[in-house]
Amino acid sequence: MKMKINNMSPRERILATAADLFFHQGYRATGINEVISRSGVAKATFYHHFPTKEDLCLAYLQNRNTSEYQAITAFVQDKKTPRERFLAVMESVGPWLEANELRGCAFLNMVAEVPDPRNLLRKEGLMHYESLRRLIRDLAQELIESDRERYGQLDADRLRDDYMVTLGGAIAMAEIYHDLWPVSHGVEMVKRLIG
Amino acid sequence: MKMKINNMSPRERILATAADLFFHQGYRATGINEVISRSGVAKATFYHHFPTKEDLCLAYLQNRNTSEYQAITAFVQDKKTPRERFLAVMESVGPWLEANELRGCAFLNMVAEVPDPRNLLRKEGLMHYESLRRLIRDLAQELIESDRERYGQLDADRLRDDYMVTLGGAIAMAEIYHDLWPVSHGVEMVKRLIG
DNA sequence: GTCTATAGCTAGATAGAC
DNA sequence: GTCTATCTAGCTATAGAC
Repeated sequence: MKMKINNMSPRERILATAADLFFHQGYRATGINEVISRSGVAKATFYHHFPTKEDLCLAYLQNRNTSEYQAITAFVQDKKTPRERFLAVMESVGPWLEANELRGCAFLNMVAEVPDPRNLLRKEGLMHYESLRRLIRDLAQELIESDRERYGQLDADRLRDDYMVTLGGAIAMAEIYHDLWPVSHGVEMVKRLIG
Repeated sequence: MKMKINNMSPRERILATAADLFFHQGYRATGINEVISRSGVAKATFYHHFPTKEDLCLAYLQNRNTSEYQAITAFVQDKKTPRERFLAVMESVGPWLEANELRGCAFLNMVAEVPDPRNLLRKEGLMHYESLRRLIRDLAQELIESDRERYGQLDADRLRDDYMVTLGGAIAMAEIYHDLWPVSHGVEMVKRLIG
């Protein structure tokens, strides 16, 4: 998405630029100097806001975590029935990947670049998927309670973890294949999970 | 795994060192100079064998593609029944990830570092998953034909793609969580796929 | 906040002598 | 094949004047 670099504060310009470059080029492939020159701030201004590259990256991931979660919950809450809401998470993946030029998941990509599990950048990815996992668990619970006759035999925890593996696989395979077939297939799989 | 750097040819030493560093640190995080010093070859020797860093990485990925495919087919063919062989691919993931310190899949990690879909390094990852996909399709077909009464209603193509999404999700989520729960869950999912 | 200048290091890659 | 020396470019980060 194109940003209006004008009338943004220096900090916002830096973050918008970094978000674009880190996501599309990768974290290590992106130099601080490129972020600085493209965001149109002075070097000292940059280091005033973000003492290290990792600080900048962490802020980027936190922003993305918030915005993606808000987008997905908004998408879900637009649906009318518990069943539609349950399916909505998986159904949001295709349009979301297309909007990102099939670059995949920012958090999965970051984890691939940061091997150390104790690293803060990785923890942001963990939090991202944990919040999705909680959301899916809630939607599963809502679905089951909405129609005991139809969904009473389902288990919310199992459904949640089935969903997470399917969701992660659809995203990861779409990145490998640079194609949406795994996502379409993932939607079918999630539908079959609830009959 | 620890390598015996002795009595290996310079080219082999370079490749063994690069495989270790690229996999555990990442491609961009690893410098040519580190590969050179740790493999104990002269700089000119290195560039004699691998004109660019990308050439070295491609050779690493090709080696890995071959060795991983051989390992998994050996694991599969050790099993006695079509059903065990079908499940074996997914069941091999846990031990394999543990042996790799839960660093995940080299090809998924590489794709995360190389955004351009036309890049040769990415294509090696695509070939890796395509060969797995063919293997799984064959095992699904063998399973169905082995017991028409029990598995006759299953579709080999659908089963294959269900399997691929489940497999990819188990690996990707295990990397995010740095934990094997998604893999154990993936095994259960694959078992449920065939009843 | 801005600007320039630059430190100190490492990157990938080459050259020349042996 | 080995050795050292070196190139250019880029990196993260800092300093000092305004």
